[in-house]
Amino acid sequence: MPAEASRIAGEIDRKSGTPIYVQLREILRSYISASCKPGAALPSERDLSERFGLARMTVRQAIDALVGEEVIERVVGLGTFVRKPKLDLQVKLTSYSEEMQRRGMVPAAKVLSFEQIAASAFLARELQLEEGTPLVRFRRLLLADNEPMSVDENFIPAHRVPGLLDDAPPLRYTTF
Amino acid sequence: MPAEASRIAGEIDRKSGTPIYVQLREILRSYISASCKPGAALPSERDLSERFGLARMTVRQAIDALVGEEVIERVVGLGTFVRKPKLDLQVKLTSYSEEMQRRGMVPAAKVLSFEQIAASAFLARELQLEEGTPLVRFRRLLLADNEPMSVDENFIPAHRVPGLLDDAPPLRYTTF
DNA sequence: CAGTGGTCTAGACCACTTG
DNA sequence: AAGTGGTCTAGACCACTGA
Repeated sequence: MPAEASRIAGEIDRKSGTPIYVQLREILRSYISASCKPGAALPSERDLSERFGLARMTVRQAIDALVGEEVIERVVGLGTFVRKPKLDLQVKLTSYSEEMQRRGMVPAAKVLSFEQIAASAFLARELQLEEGTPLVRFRRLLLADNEPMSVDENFIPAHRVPGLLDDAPPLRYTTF
Repeated sequence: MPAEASRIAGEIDRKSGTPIYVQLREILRSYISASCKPGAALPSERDLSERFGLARMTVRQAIDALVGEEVIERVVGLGTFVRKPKLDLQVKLTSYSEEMQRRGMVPAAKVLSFEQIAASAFLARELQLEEGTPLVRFRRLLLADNEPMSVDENFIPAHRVPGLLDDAPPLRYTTF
């Protein structure tokens, strides 16, 4: 059962200069973090339109933003729901470099190496492959505003990226 | 000077079942990759509305998607412009796992390890640090639809992520 | 000044889900 | 059948940019 729109605190100030959908977005964000658990249903878009006196398209614009942030998700025919926050310390760091790149702060990523290797025992186990299976390894230096940010190493089963290194160089085992 | 909307090939099929904004998005994508250089201006939203016989909000929905993909960008008062593509083969692969995650295809990323180490000579050189500088290293197994996708290893100078591993464990040197 | 993207409205029809 | 999100329309006013 969806939440009652009337239970959401906050009002829209049409003279504030702040776009209405931004105001509503923050009202919803507060409501979610204060009163919602993962899986909880938000009021329907039409209920929110009525509650705040807005066009549904404007409500959708606010919701769009939160969906983009992966705070909530929409399910057709059902409603809009609060997602599980993935705010573990490690996961937070995990997305650090990705965030930087997504925000356009890393126009540069220097490729340090790019080659085909054979899966070590460790990698084979984790990737559920046979030891020695060809992997593509590439290392990158990620830059944020021209400053070295992190070094990134990535192993992908070669069969997932066909046609890329078909001039197969001799396999070497990795130390990892 | 903005491009002439009339020079854009393609038509909207209102019976196809495919959302109009998706059709227009792909028409624009083709036009951009075939006929545009970075910095080139797209026709204005109003011109596109007229050219394809659509409401401006619908045109904006198509453009929104391409802006979200960082293919184009909007500048208030000026227009919409083609961005520099970052589409090198390696970079293309580089963004593979990131793409998967962004598209929501990787709700799971298992953290294999997470620890503090000392920068090896190689890492110190690339990150412009002194050898032995504390780094945070974490390894992740990325899953796409529950299938192992790739193994990712990341090195970040510890000073960039303060307060995370302050109970500093003894430094060990990495093999890499 | 005319043109641009940014925002907003008040409707509409659709496919989809659940009772 | 009733409710949901998904899509679409045809307008509107705003702040901003350039000439």
